[in-house]
Amino acid sequence: MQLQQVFGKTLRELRTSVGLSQEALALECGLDRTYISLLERGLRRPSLQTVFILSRSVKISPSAFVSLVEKELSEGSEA
Amino acid sequence: MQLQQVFGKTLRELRTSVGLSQEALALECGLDRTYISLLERGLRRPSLQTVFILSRSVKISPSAFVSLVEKELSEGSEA
DNA sequence: TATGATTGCAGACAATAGTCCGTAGACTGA
DNA sequence: TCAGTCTACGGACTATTGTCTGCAATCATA
Repeated sequence: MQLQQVFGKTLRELRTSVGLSQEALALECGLDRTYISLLERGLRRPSLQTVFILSRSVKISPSAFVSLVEKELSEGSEA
Repeated sequence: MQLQQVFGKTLRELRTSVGLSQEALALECGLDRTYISLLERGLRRPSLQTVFILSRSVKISPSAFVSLVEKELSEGSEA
């Protein structure tokens, strides 16, 4: 699994856990709704800036967000 | 201080601490030499992908890298 | 059936990440 | 003084992020 796919999956989990729709999240962080959709489907790689912005809205620190992605990546790559 | 500036400063510290020149780092992670320079001077905002790639070469986990940036950002914004 | 809320998706687009070329200045050691 | 290393910096360029608009599909509920 690629980085952007893991990121997307993680973002979706965080977003739903905080009870926001894609559109609500987009509004909160000033991003486009369709872009959130692209991110969650693993079709875009966010900038670090975007990760920081998204983190605020899903109530997690950027480093914790990245840590989740990191773990999922290493788990997925296990033999 | 903006995110990209803090990121650049942190990257420079990590790079020098691991004893690499900008060019050596660039070679190691398959990025352009001038781009490393741009990043360190806070003139570019890396993608998350790029942060992951850089992290490997400076011997730190991506989340730890981001955590450093995060701390420096919050310290700088203290009243 | 209809209506609203949510998401997928496509295409065109503006903005910026990242590359590649070259030059110049500062510094160190032979 | 000279050569080598390192970094700043410029311009032109390609690749990708992120925006905007609109339409279709699904699901829940009235």
